[in-house]
Amino acid sequence: MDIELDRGSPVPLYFQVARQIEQAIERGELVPGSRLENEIELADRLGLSRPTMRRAIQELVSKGLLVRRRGIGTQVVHGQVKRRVELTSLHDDLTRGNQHPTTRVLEHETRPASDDIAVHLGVQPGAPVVRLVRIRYAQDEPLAILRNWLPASLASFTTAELEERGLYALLRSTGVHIRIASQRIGARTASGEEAHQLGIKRGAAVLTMERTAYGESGSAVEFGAHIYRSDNYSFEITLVERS
Amino acid sequence: MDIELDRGSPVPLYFQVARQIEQAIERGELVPGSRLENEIELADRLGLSRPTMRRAIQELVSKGLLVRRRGIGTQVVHGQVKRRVELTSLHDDLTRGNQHPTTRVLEHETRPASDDIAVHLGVQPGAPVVRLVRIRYAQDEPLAILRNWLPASLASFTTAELEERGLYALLRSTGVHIRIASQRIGARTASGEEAHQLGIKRGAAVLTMERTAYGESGSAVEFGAHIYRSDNYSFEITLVERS
DNA sequence: CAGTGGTCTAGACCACTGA
DNA sequence: CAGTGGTCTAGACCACTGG
Repeated sequence: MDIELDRGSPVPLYFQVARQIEQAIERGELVPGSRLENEIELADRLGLSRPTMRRAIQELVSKGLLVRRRGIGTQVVHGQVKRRVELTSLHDDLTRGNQHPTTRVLEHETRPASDDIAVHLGVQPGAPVVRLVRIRYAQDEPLAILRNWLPASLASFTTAELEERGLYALLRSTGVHIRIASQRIGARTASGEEAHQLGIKRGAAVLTMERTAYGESGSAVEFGAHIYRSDNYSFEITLVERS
Repeated sequence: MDIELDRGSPVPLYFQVARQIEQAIERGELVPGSRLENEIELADRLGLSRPTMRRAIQELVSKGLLVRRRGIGTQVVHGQVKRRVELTSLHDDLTRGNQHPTTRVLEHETRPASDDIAVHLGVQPGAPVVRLVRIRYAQDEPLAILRNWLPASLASFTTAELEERGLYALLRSTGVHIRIASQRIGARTASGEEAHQLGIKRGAAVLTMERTAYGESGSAVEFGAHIYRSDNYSFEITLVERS
């Protein structure tokens, strides 16, 4: 395995190393179960300090690609490399998967926060919030009903923009960056209206997801209560033991 | 905020610090939005090096409790502290929540691996695997149907032990430690038999979860295909932006 | 025993933020 | 500008694993 470093690049060294080891795994150069060189050798060979090399490896351990054991070494995990659910929006995910997402905006209006929404967003009840209801399509098939609430001060976009781009992308372009999200995933049967909007039968099972997203200062940016068709959507998650 | 360190303890210093900051947040001494001292001061005050102090803070950032910004500082995240879904078993979760889990074992037998299961476990088709079917109750209410497959060499427990303890606890006590798990969460409607076993109506929505768990050497330890009642179970997840 | 990763130190320089 | 976190170095000692 050869790794090339660009010390002039703004990309941190540990990240360059992690990325290239990850690619070696993806390309099959590092096969599942095989052992990496020990971190001291690797660090020496690349002209890095040991802490920097450790950090690169740690990146991949916490992604679930590598496993380390004291006294043994570092090994590549068996099993196909599944990508962890990152903190991304549905729109981004679909775009990346060439699913051609489109959006229809059903509601887009400012109203006073109900008690429930105020709690989720950490604002005063009655404070102005923007309520959005959208239907998201993938390859012209309805996939999800998206209901969102945001503090009105953050929702400086037009309905037309919402039809074009994802909510998170719009927030990013106005300087709002989402750092943490806490979600709850459940299931229930679809109501008649929901079934109609999603193009499924009344009583079909749907996935539900409630999410509160927090921005750079740790305050709530968005609360969402979404419904997904269960016949063409599921959530994938990778859990790694916190060492 | 005062933090006490025990340098004689086998518990790492960064962990002692992280735990005590976390407790200060839980107790409300550090309120949401408030800023921590900068890491250099904290390190000096506690007699630690800066990297060690950074690591303690980083623990809490990746748990979603703190947010850091260059040039600004470190702040406590708004919103109630929700515990992240850790890599634990359902049995452990229920025990921790005083839900008094009990288990009924419906099947417990060794058979050759089907092609499908062989792929999930990374073993040869036809290799001996143990198949388990259990119903998990919480406070005497059925909660989930648990179907699991394990390489036969790892399943050295009795049916009676399975009725008493969770699968992960049994594996731990035989020296098998789970490090990584990859799950997929979906929904569908319950079949007649499933509905009967779970005490719900036929056609009710259920949550489905498929999971492959990997052990210390990175090889598959267990594959599970579980069904949860959606009226009393949901999955909670906290996502943190990978910096 | 030799080899591995886990923890910790004491510094250094840089990039970004806000006043 | 001063203050913050982000990255990186060059060591040190320890704990655990296997033969």
